Amino acid sequence: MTEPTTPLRARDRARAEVMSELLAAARARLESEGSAALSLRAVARDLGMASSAVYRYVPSRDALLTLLIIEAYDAVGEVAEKVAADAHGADPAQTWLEVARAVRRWALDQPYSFELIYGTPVRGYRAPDDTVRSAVRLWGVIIGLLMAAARDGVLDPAGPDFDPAGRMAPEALAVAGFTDPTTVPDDVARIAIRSGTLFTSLVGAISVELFGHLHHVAGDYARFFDVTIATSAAGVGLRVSLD
Amino acid sequence: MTEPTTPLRARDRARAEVMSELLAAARARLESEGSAALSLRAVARDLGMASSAVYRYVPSRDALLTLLIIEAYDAVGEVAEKVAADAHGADPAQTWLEVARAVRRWALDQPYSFELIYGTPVRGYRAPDDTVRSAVRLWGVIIGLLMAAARDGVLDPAGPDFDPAGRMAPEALAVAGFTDPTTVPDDVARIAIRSGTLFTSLVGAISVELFGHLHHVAGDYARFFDVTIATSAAGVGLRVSLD
DNA sequence: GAGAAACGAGAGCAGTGCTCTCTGCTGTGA
DNA sequence: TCACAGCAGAGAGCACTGCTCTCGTTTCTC
Repeated sequence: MTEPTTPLRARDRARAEVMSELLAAARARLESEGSAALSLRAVARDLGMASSAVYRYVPSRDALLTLLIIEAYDAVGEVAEKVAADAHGADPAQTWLEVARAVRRWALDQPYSFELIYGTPVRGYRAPDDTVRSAVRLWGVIIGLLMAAARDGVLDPAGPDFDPAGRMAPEALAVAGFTDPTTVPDDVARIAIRSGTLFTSLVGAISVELFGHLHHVAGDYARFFDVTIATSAAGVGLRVSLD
Repeated sequence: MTEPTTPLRARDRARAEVMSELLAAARARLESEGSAALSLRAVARDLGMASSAVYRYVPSRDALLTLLIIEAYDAVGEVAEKVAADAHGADPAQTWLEVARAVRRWALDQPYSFELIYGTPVRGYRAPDDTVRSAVRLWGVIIGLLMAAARDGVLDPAGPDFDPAGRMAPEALAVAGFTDPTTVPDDVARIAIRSGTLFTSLVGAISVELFGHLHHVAGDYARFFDVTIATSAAGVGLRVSLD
């Protein structure tokens, strides 16, 4: 009803609507068949339009995939953030286990979305800045938990660290709230390093399970996952107890 | 010169030769452009033959990829086995670091081969038994190192383990030399579990780096890798010292 | 040497990403 | 109010893909 300088005219509304239908159809095809089989023409057919018309909305197939990538990053980020937020005040170590479990559950529920972001990168895809902002949300949760653990005195200060501040990218420190690398206290920088290890073990554990590398090795995947998470957590000084 | 019951006639020799040229061409295209861009027709062109003729040697594109997958598994396995063998008697923990570094180097040198085996699985690919035998070689090295560590008394027996024997797949135990699951001593089964964590952290650390997830986070990738490996090793009771 | 088996080439089918052109429709400024 | 610019969509077409089928030719086997 309000009329701003750039109002939403009928055409713009129609365009936005088609765009969201397009994304929904693409998402559906992604979830059911995987990114490799996601064809722009098939999505166009689902929408009942000519394939050439899709190019009015999306410059290329890779661009469409990029949109789905951002969606996926936001989805995992949201899952992790929600679990962390719901655990108000609980032991950060146990919260980390819950976060990790939730991310694993998300990945098992939509394996193709997980693959899209943490599997083999899409050919010709170069992360645009929009992606980075969404991609980094999971990191943010991990860093937050480690900082809480340090604050609570639950984080074992010893561990295989190394001169950290100088080797962390400014973006990573910015996630933790430090815009000027030189002002970062040593313990915070150490936390950033440890967050990398936790992130790696999380992504690694899910990848290895999802991509079939445990097929002839582990029996109980969920338990194996828990043990892996607990082990890497112990490595960075977080004591996670299982059952 | 010897003439077995099934001698290598001229045709068979030609066939074997074409087959190896085919594989070589496919490998070259894989290394330069990645598996997604590997086209059977392009390989056929490289060999100067009609695309349809390639189907006399390989039933499908996926089958060709499967052959490359086996090659890649054997390549990493060989790298790991060589490093482990060359470290005769050295501290198993340090040897593990060397093995991990060598695998990382291999992955950075031929990223597309690494992707092929540890990235998103090829669509429509279901691991045939030939693959399993090659895929499990890296696991074998890890288990060997852990057993050596246990023998030398270097392996911290404590750690986040769980009732192991019942939950390990028979194939995994077979790698460690135990064909009958019921005869597996508890400590060996524990080792198998820990090998999973080491394997996961190795694959995870390389994936995360290779697939660009450290791009805005870590500065010194090699150092980050070492720290991750050392951390997860510490988690399973192996003390790795860096420099 | 005759018949069978294997080999290679070519045409062809269905599918893909993407471009170009043409036709309507919509929103805008005179 | 009306002509004009810009946009959405459709269709044809190009170059590419995996894969199949057919048709000669070569090679091995009996």
